[in-house]
Amino acid sequence: MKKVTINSVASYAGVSKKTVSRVLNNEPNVSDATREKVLKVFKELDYTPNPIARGLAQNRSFIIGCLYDNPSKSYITRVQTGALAACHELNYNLLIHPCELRGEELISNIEQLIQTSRLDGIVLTPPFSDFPELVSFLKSKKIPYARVASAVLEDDSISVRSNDEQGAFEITEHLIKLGHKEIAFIKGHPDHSATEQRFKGYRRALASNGIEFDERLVEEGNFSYHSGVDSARTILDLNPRPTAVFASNDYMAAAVLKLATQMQLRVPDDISIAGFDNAPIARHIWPGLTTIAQPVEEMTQQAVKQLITHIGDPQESPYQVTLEAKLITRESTAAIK
Amino acid sequence: MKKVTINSVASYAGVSKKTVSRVLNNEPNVSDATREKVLKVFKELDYTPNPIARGLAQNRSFIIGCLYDNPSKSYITRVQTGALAACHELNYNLLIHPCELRGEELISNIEQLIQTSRLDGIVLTPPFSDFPELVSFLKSKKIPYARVASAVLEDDSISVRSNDEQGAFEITEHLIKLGHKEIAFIKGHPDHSATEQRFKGYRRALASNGIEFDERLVEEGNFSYHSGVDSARTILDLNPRPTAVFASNDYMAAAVLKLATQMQLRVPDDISIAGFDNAPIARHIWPGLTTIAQPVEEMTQQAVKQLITHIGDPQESPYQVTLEAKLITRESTAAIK
DNA sequence: TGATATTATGACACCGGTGTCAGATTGGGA
DNA sequence: TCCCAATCTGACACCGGTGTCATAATATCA
Repeated sequence: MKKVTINSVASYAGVSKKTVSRVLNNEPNVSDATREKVLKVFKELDYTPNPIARGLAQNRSFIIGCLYDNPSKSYITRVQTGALAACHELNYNLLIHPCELRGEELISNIEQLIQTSRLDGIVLTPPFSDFPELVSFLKSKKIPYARVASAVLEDDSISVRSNDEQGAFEITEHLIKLGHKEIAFIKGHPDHSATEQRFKGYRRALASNGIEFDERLVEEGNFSYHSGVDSARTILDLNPRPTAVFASNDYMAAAVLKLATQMQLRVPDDISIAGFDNAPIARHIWPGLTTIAQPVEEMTQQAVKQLITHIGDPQESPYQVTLEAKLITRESTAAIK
Repeated sequence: MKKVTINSVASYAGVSKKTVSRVLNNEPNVSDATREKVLKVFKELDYTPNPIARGLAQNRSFIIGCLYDNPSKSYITRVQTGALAACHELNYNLLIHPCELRGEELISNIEQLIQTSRLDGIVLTPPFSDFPELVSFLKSKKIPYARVASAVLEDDSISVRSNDEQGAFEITEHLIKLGHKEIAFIKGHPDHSATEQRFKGYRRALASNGIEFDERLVEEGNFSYHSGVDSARTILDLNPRPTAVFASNDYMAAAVLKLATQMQLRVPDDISIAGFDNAPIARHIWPGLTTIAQPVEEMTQQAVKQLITHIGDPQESPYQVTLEAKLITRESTAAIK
């Protein structure tokens, strides 16, 4: 199996390699006859251009970096799926880079990543999407970036999100419509902007239904299953016990469910439980969790597509979209008895 | 911020770029004085060699591809974690490539991946690790590869595994020691070699404890939660009902637990349940699942390290390791009453 | 038909490294 | 002190593409 390079194609087709390059890149100023001749040789020789050589010549790597620091494996894989779909479509590669938001030297870690791997752009997923130090660092270094699920929509950056506040509003209202008035809330990790958004939605639903907000019903979690257990312990020991619990994600909701079950409480008869994210666990436990589904793959795919487009054509103005989140009702919530 | 290339370093240090290259690659035949002088300039100019240029010159990409087709997100992220650790250490990049084993044109899909991304090597994770068509294709194309968690140890390939058969043996014996004699078994996906291994371990434990194997207690699953539900339905309806169920992975075990709970069975009082893999769900449900923990990150890391070493020095003989799996007992199994 | 505008094509340098090989320098032994 | 081997070093081509620019071919118009 001999190597097929642009030179072999050129000599085989009887044209210069520059012309071959033109055909490769769909450049104008190639006659139809020549173009077809070259395309035929591509097929005959089964030619695939070498992205490394191309990268060297154009000073690009065709690699997008994807940053995440997220306890949810399913969220991560969904992000990856969306990012890969976009990369695949546009002939880019994806470099995944898990790292810690609060780890030491985050910025220099990222800087080194960019230096050594020569990334063409970066996708920021929560909690990085709204981390000001990182965003302004990328901006100052003029590294193209896109933000997934960020709360703040800046004017000048690519950002694709779904409406966390609205989702939280809807699920809270769902509980209220079922007759619940004492609805406990477990917050997420303070570094994630979604935490604040979901809390806002919860409060707005209470307010718009004339239910007074009760601070004692709010617990601080951090999105981890473990933090859910701690919060659940406090909430379930309250007297009177709330009739419903809305946890900011499904892992914490699963923890509430576990503890409730251990305490011989029947869900949803004795207490309703709602989560957020529609993680696999939401349907792997019994009863299944009522939750909010976000289009994570779709968000990431759009963000990466925009990012790559922007890299290829920087004056293209960045765009910002908000996608819909959707209420999914399962067995863990029911009308109050 | 000006670009720092090997040329800038060379002229700044007053040597030829070839000498700089020698220092970069730790080649011999550079005097200590020269070497230090160049190293100092590296620091001063904050020079990072361009992997793309290096790749072009050496006809390498410094990219390892990681193939997977696995329903378990946690398994995937663990694989990625291990692979990334190895890549990071050896200055390689990781290209993740989810794809379907039984998808159409798998081979040509992989071939295209290798062609277009110029992978230097491939890590195969289950179920690819033991997929003969793919392995022999890679061998014929002389693409270096390493296999993670494969059942078959060929002589001439890198392979790191853990002992599935032994793990299944131990967990079955654990149930037997608790007094169980009717132990149902749910098989995994037939494409995964682990499926056969775990079944073997189950049967060996029965045999070595003088318990007759009963075919009616065996159900065909496919590692998915959903298949677990189906298998559980059949098993739990058996009369007499088995006193324990050993599912080939934790998702299926969780499904058994869910159905048992729905049927008002108490776990472990009425029935014991065991899983395999120690997936997060094993401790996210109540009662927590007794299961087998495998060193997935460690396996993958070792495999990738070996692979990269082999790429750099092909006559280095490939090595094969089997790591230990470990029994983890939680609340889902108990002595028979 | 000739002059000019437009399109098509190729020669050549270049991207930032590495491989080859020749020549310069150093060191050790006679 | 001289010679030869061992050690250093650099010139130059090359990896496989792309950018620039000059020139060749063709089209347009008067």
